[in-house]
Amino acid sequence: MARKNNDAPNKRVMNKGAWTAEEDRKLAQYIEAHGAKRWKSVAIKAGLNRCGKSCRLRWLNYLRPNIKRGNISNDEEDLILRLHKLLGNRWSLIAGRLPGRTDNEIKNYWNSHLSKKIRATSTKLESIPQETHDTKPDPMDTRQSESSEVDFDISDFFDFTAEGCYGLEWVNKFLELDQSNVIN
DNA sequence: AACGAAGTCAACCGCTAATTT
DNA sequence: GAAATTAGCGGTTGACTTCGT
Repeated sequence: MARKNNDAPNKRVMNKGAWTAEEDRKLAQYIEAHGAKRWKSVAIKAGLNRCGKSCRLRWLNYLRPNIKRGNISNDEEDLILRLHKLLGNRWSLIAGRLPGRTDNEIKNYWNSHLSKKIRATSTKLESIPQETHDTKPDPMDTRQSESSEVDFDISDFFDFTAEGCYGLEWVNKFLELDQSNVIN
């Protein structure tokens, strides 16, 4: 995993690549004591020879409390598919609806698992006569929605700034809408 | 057992938006 | 209001792992 460090020789050389347990510990301890803001100074004050960006990413994707790792459930997968249909590649928004999941994890999961699934499904659909999938679109078929194709402003419809929007209320709202579209 | 191909995922990069000075 | 700094996002890379031959 370690990447080559090819910074200019007279520049301060920052660590790159995989994080060590020691670096993780330093970062976690510092953030616990001082909070997660001003990543550049976090990096310096925590005694990490890393750029702020790298620290932020490590914290958000790995060290943050309540992170769920691996084993994406069927429910979560279904939700990702539906949200992607609605939002397109807006991974952070999708991740925001899946407590404990990170945008990076969802993006990776999409690219390595779901995109293939979808391709397989759409290949299957191509062999089916047109009118069958005109009337009842398969939720897995995102050919028409690689990027979101809804004809309204999503943020007008859903309040993404609201606290506690991890709840299922807005999801249900969307899923109801999705269902009624299928029926019509 | 050895090797190459394909899959996975942590981390980096480049860019834009938001915030601060 | 302008410039500088910081935060956050999505795309991409590349080391490691797994699988097939």
